[in-house]
Amino acid sequence: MPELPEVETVRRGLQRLVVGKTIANVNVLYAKTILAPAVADFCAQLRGKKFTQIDRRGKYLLLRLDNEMTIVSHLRMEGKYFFKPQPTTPEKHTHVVFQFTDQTELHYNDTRKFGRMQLVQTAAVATLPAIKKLGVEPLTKDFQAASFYAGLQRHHKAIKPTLLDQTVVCGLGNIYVDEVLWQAKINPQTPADEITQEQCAQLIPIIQKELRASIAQGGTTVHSYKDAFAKTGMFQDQLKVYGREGEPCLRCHTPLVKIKLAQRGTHFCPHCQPLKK
DNA sequence: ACCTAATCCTGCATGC
DNA sequence: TGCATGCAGGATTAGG
Repeated sequence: MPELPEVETVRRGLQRLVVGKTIANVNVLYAKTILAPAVADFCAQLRGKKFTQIDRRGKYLLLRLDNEMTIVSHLRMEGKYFFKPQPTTPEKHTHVVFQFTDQTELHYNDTRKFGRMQLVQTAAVATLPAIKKLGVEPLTKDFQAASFYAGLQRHHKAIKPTLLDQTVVCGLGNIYVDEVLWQAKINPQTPADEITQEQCAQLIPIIQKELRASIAQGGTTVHSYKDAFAKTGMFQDQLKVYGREGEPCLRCHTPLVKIKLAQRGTHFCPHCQPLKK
């Protein structure tokens, strides 16, 4: 499931592989992947346009074109971009094919069909509700303890779903939230507004170090994640709690537990991460 | 305005 | 072996 490190890895791959290429034609094989505009308009407006830059905001990829337009793309659970050096028959779960004028192709493949992309004016990207609600980018200097603490103070729900909802800080998903809360020894059920300033100050470098380490490893492949080179990540070997229920905590050897919290599988150590009070 | 639950999808694991 | 069931989950939407 792509989170910030995986999306960033894909971004870097696409930046190398498709920037400078001109779109000759677009084929949409599963219409629901395209949120807007209508599929025919999506294809027509892209024809003849060139990719100029690939950006990222949270878990969204922003594929910039030379006509002041941007494809806003979210991979959700299993979305993948595969670069093809020559014309290639679409694979089973390929839903969108970008054909370039140099005969290379970019295939969007998504087994569960959850991913979505839309073509919008670049100036309008920031006004999209999904983009507008995004909190601070965790790998920037704007991610500071004081504002992080203030953001958490506004939420009464548990810290885990608060970190998942993207409004306080963006880019974290189910895997990395479990990992950073284990590292910070914070119980995932702790109300967000009970997280102390000290814990906020501890969490920031933990989150940044975790995300940077994962990016350095090409991300985490738990189910099917692959980057634009069709390479899996390596960071899954570094996970301390996710998917390790029943196995001993690497700090205290207490068996790790898995619970359901806000509809999400949640892994933690009941000894290292006690629920206070 | 808040929280929870349902929704979208497919592949895989499990159970009978 | 085959079929039914359950589970995984990011973001949106519906319902309480």
